[in-house]
Amino acid sequence: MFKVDKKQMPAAKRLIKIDLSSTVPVYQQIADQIRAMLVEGQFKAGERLPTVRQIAVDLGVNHNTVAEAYRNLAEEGWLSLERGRGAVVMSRSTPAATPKARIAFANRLRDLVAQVRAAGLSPRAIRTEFEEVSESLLMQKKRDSRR
Amino acid sequence: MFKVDKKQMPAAKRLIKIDLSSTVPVYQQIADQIRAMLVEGQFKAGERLPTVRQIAVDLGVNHNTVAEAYRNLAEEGWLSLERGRGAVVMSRSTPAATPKARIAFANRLRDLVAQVRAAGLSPRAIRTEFEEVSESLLMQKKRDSRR
DNA sequence: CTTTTTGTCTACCTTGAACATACAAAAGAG
DNA sequence: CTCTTTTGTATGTTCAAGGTAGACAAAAAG
Repeated sequence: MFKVDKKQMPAAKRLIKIDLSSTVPVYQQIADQIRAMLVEGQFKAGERLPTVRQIAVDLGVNHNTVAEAYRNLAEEGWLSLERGRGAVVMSRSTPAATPKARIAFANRLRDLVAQVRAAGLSPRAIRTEFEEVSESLLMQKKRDSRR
Repeated sequence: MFKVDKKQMPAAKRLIKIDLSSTVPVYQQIADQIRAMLVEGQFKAGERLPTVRQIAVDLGVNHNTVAEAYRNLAEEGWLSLERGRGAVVMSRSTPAATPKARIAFANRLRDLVAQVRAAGLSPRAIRTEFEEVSESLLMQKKRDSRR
């Protein structure tokens, strides 16, 4: 996302990118990537996200598609939506993980690795990426506990 | 997969599991998981995979759905398909990775982590899983170089 | 009070996933 | 060699769901 709009977006964090040729629906791609930013703590509670129409124009999709992504995130408790006001980031406590969630994660991780291995990525490169993500996980932990 | 069929399947490796409620199409779920096994070297070149109809019955889907997965894997060079004969595993050299592939991997990895974080998985649990996958990557490397 | 902003709702269209069924080629039985 | 079985392929159909357009409603802005 997001055109840099002087008063609304202090620093354009990670850009949203969509792949129209993917089988993953666009609204879900959008939701996934915004969720990633939220989990990483790139937005403060109370902050306003860009409007559905702004993002829609940026990505070249219909505003309803973005609205669907927002609605999903709202259902998950990340956002508060009200017409006329926009999308506000909520403070959300993560629930306890179920054992199934962990197994599902393991499987999806293995599939992902298999796919990129098949695309030619070396084990070395994959491990490097793991380490970087692990790093950022540690950073988050620190920042969280400082609150 | 795969019912244990005495002469065809020496050891039923990893089972295929599909999630009908997922937005990811079933044929792709199947392809992803078989590809994972192929990348991990769980099948030897020349070995025959179960028939489309066997897997279809096991999973409770139409055989054409499995055939679509097989066709995808064949296009990627993993399998050789011929009617009457079945699906034979080919020896496939992985291509060189493009820079884009690595970036795409980084993004997808972050999305995945964000999703499971949101589902309550702790950073600790995530890192543990990373380490396990890293381990298995090392094992593969060893085995590959022994050839 | 009027206009603008912003999310929501309804209706529609299109795509493609999944399926049922018939077909064709290779292998196997005799 | 012929018939049957096995196995992937091709064709046509159905239906859910993603995406869109456009109207609507509530809050804010002026």
